[in-house]
Amino acid sequence: MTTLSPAVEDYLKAIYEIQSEGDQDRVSTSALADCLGVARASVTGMLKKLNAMDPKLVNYIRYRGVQLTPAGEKIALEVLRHHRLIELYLSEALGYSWDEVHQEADNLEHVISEDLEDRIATLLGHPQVDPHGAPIPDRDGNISRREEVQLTQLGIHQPAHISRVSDHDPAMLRYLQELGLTLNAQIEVTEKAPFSGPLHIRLIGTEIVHALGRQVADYIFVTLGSTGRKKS
Amino acid sequence: MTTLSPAVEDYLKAIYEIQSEGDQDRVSTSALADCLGVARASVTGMLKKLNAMDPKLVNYIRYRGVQLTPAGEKIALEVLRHHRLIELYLSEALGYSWDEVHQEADNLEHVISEDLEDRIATLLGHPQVDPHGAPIPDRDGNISRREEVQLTQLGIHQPAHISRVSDHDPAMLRYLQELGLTLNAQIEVTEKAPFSGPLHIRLIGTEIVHALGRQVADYIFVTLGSTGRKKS
DNA sequence: GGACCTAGTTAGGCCAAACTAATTCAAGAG
DNA sequence: CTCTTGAATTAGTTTGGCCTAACTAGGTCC
Ligand SMILES: [Mn+2]
Ligand SMILES: [Mn+2]
Ligand SMILES: [Mn+2]
Ligand SMILES: [Mn+2]
Repeated sequence: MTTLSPAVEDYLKAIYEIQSEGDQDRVSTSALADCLGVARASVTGMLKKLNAMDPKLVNYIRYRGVQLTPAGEKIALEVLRHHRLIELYLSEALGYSWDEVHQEADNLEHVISEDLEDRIATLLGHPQVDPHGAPIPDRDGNISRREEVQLTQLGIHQPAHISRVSDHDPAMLRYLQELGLTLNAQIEVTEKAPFSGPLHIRLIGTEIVHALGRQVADYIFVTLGSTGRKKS
Repeated sequence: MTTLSPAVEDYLKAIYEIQSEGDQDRVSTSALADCLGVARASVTGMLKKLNAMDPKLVNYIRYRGVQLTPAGEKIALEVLRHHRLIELYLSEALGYSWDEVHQEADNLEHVISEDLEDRIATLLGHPQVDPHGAPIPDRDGNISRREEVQLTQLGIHQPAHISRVSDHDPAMLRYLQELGLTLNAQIEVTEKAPFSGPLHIRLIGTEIVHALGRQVADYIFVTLGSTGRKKS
């Protein structure tokens, strides 16, 4: 088990992420290239290598995209655990805001030891979710799946709360923060403009309504009903 | 200022360290090779590159060893600041012991942002020394020089305190810990066996005396007199 | 002064991970 | 069933960082 390079870890993580938020189970070369910011040809090269490794980390078929093998998925989850624990740690212990944590975690995730991982997890009380609401895999690679829907799928006047937001665009996170659309915010959709127009979102218990563009709304996931915690 | 690779940072750091604890100001190829754990030929290759960079990071003359240029020294100090702040942070905030911090810091030092560096420094109250007593350079690369001597140079019955210990050998650090020879311990040398024999070290205020081999003693630096703080 | 040793350098290669440019494939439109 | 086109792959380079093996500069010793 020669230690894997950051590049390999990032590929596996990216495959996992695309796989788990898209519908089809095979991930395309271009989707990966876009996500990682490298040329398609580079992706093809790396996929061949991952496919040829022992143990095989990926199931790759020319022109057909890739899938993670169980071994590959295990590593992806390990990296994801690092990433999300670090994000949470930075925000809890060092006062980072939710738009700042991602970049820093992306570098640190490849470099912390299992020991440091454990200490952080313990110090945080073995948390379940990161600052963007994404579930944190446990040490054995189990990850809790919740029933969430995209905000764009939510029916009119269906009360729900924000349970997860994409962590990739800091500017968008700052924007949502300003609007009060943070994790666990209770909301309902009051109106959906046609032709992919904006969604009108009301913060439950207030008269505040925001009109959100579809691109932004696509990055927000909600769970039906309230958060379980009584409101303060 | 294209971001420097971890390898380059480690070379510069190593040159700085060897330079500042040895007597001669030029660092030899083999000293670097030993310190970094790479082949001599690899060092020659890297030194040529550092010498050819713009800005020039190193002053390298064939067969004559290297020196850091001001630009190179600035980077070395920056990396050293990262390393030492991280070591201290790990021990203060995450309960690491002084023999565990070095390895972890060696990886993290290349990867933290200036922002994280600042937050850690602030959280620790802009500390002056790391867990091994090494001075932490400030943000501008100023480093405080103290008058320390090697324990082996200390005169008989000269009261002194331990002000610094090499961080490179965890086993040795654990050993010293067990003996109570930790940072700021008040000590005196009661006896020096001839022919590079052991030193007898007494913990001041007690009857405890330890016999230390010369190799161990070489890694310990002391400052004359007491630590300035009254004993508790 | 010549032989010898060691530290240091050169030469030549390897591997990982990226790139560009040229080519090939797959799948839908007609 | 063929054509077209965008996605994907191949081919060929580059760069960085390391390696081994072979050679050389310079100091030591007789
Ligand atoms: Mn990453
Ligand atoms: Mn881990
Ligand atoms: Mn390092
Ligand atoms: Mn810095």
